[in-house]
Amino acid sequence: MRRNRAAAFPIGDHVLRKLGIFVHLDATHLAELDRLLSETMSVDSLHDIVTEGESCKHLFLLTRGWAVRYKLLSDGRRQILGFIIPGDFFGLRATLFDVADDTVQSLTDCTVCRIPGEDFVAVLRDHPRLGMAIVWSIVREYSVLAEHLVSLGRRSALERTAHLLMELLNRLQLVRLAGERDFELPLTQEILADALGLSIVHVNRTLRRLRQQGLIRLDPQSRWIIIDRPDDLAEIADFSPLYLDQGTPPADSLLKAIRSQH
Amino acid sequence: MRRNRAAAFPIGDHVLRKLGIFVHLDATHLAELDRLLSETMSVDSLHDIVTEGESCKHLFLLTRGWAVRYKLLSDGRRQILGFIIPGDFFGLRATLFDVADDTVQSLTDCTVCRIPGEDFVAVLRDHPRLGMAIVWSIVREYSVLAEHLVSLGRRSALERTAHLLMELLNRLQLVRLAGERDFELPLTQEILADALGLSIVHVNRTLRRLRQQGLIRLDPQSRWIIIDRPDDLAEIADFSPLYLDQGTPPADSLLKAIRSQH
DNA sequence: CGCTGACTTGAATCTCTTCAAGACGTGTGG
DNA sequence: CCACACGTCTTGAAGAGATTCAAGTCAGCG
Repeated sequence: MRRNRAAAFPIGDHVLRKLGIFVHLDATHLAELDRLLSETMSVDSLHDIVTEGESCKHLFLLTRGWAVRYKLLSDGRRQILGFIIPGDFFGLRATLFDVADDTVQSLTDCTVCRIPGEDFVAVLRDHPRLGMAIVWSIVREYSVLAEHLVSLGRRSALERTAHLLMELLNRLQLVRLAGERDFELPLTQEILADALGLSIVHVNRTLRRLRQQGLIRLDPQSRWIIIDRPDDLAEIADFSPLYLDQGTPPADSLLKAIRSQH
Repeated sequence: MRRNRAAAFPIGDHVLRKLGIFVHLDATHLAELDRLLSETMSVDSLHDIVTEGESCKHLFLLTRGWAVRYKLLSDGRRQILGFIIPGDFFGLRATLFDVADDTVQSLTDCTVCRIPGEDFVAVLRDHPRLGMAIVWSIVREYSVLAEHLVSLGRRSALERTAHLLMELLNRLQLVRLAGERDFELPLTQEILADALGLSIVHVNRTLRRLRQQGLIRLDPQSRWIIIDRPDDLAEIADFSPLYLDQGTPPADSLLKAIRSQH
């Protein structure tokens, strides 16, 4: 891990765009965010950033690259809980409890901002709107996890795979890392298998079915995916983007109550 | 739903016991908790308390009975996300976003306390220790969900079933609703199937295997379960109670930072 | 040029589901 | 009080879906 003090504003438009959906952020908030995110780090691929069972006193924001959150069984089986993409925070629960209950690993070269836990609490106190925007971003993760659980419990391999691809398309579009129907997908079939609760072989066959039905095109070399018929893919997956909450503002009454703390 | 103002303190020892693990609660906190939980409701079984897609401005605390949190696919398949037992809060995300993303349904006759969202925010402001105890209780739910996801993705039917039974044993023991190795389990095999991502028939066969191996005894009439060999059951399930965080205090530094808001 | 990691495919096997039918206990109306 | 319906549990048999094992392809890289 290489660390460096950032001279320029360390994050791209995408994070601002994402937080801005939740509440309007003014110049004061931007300045505060700038200060909060001043410590950036580069992380090589396949590095553990947070390790299950270890202490962690920082909240992180991923600004470049992909990471996964996963848990291991004692015999080595792995289940990926979710993918972390630019604009996503991680490490809050670990910070609250002083111990992580899952491992976060980089899949590609990444850039992350590290926010000391105390600083985050201070932001919640001094800039409640900004703090709430960050909390919103984190709480949404729960919904993604719940939908993932539904996939593993009640969707077939085909439906499940289709659902994951639609989820990623939607989440990546929010931070402008996906076009109308294509994006970079830096995942091996092994990683997909660990996320989907399937064997590698079956992921391979499932992707082939999606390909043969003309729903998607994949280039394993460039790691690029084109979703030719997103509507059909969504129908197979029983996918509805509502759970991603990508446009929902918080309850007015709550915002007011929070603001009055100030 | 029948509503009534509670004359006496509405909650049993179990909730206090659970919150008290997190931080020491003094007389002021207890009085405040008493005020906060003054509105209790009785709910018949099989009632929706929170409905997916509908607005909800209240945080709830279950004090008696069992409930489930679930999601439906459009063709009627159901996945249960988790079980709610006495001492568990629910409805926070719905309150934050003003819309629920899953349904909470009572499985038995229940008693719940309803906390207006604004009151909860006020508690966070005026009694941060108590507020944090409640937040801790809610955040823990994320870990339970994650472990459930691991079960569905990477554990066999036998392992998964064993894991759920061990989880319930541990959680119920915390609120004194389970003995050393037995508790009331008011769940049909259909409900277990929807939680475990299995068919009813296979749940039946799986429970039979656990019974035949002398690991558990079940009485379908009285809805009582005896776990004869919890250690062996835990080994089959690769169960470690750590993720339930039933004894972990919060990070000191954070508590201090939170207290300084006051 | 041969190694490595990732992708691909076939065949055998196993897990879990589906369909179908029967048993048991409980509650209900004739 | 009995007959009947209903919900739940139970079991067998057939079949679909996913895994495992094994082998082979392909691109990138030292």
